[in-house]
Amino acid sequence: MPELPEVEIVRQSLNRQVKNRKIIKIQVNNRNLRLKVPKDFEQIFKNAVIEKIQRKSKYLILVFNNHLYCVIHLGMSGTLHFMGLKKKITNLSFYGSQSLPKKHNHIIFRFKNFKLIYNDPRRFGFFKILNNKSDYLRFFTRIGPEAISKDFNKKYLRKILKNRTKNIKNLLLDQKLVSGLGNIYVNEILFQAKINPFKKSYLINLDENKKIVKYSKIILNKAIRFGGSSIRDFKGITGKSGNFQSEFKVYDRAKKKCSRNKCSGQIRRKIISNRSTFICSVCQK
DNA sequence: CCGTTAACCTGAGAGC
DNA sequence: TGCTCTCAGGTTAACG
Repeated sequence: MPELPEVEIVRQSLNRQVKNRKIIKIQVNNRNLRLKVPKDFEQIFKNAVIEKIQRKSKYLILVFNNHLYCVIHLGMSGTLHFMGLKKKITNLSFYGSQSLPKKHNHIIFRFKNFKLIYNDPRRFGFFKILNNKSDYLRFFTRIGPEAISKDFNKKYLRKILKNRTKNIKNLLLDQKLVSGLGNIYVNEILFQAKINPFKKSYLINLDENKKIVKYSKIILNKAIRFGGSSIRDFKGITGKSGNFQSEFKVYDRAKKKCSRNKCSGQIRRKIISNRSTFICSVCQK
């Protein structure tokens, strides 16, 4: 489901709801997520207090008072839901006044006055425990600089594009090189930068290089301001939908007219590495 | 080292 | 109503 902006919206919601709260009990209904939920997961976090909630690219990190970290990745379909213990607090739930999904509620965190529930139909998400700061740092060495950070700049991008033969779209999706981008936002960034997603990385010129950096930041930050993108059923943890989907210029716009002023092109859907790729062949060269 | 592909899963929606 | 097919905000092991 989520790319950097959606994960950031979830982080903000968690920060409002569970910061400085104690987990009273954990119930694991299904350990078979992308990584197996450890047998002692329930015991380790019982009575632990969540000191803060961080985000790094698409990962959420719960920082606990017992110096442990819990890294959460939502995969494609992972969602977190609030649920009051009594029905009168159901307005805190993910679906507003409605009830939780019936299936795939894999992990339930019980707090004093509410529950936090992890739902994930496809089970591509995971929960990973990191025991100390050094494990934490080691875990994130696999992740490149965040696309919205200062470390992702012209000079850095130039360096990673040079001598690489793979296409620019796959390169930007490679989390080891630059992190936080996913299929939607890469499509949007390359459209704004007027670059064909099939273009070989080493052929990206200096002007295009600059535009990729510029639009990465503009688009991600705007998406955060809009509350993320709500395609299908993504909502923030308190039930509000994001609105950035109405700002899409190419993603999911196959056969529609190019949204760029004065461009007569039509958006086409093509496949790159098994993923939908949307291109205006007139303005993306 | 690099780049590509298949695989991991379930559910929604389209077409017949 | 139901079958079959395609597709989905991600990642990574395995292969050449």
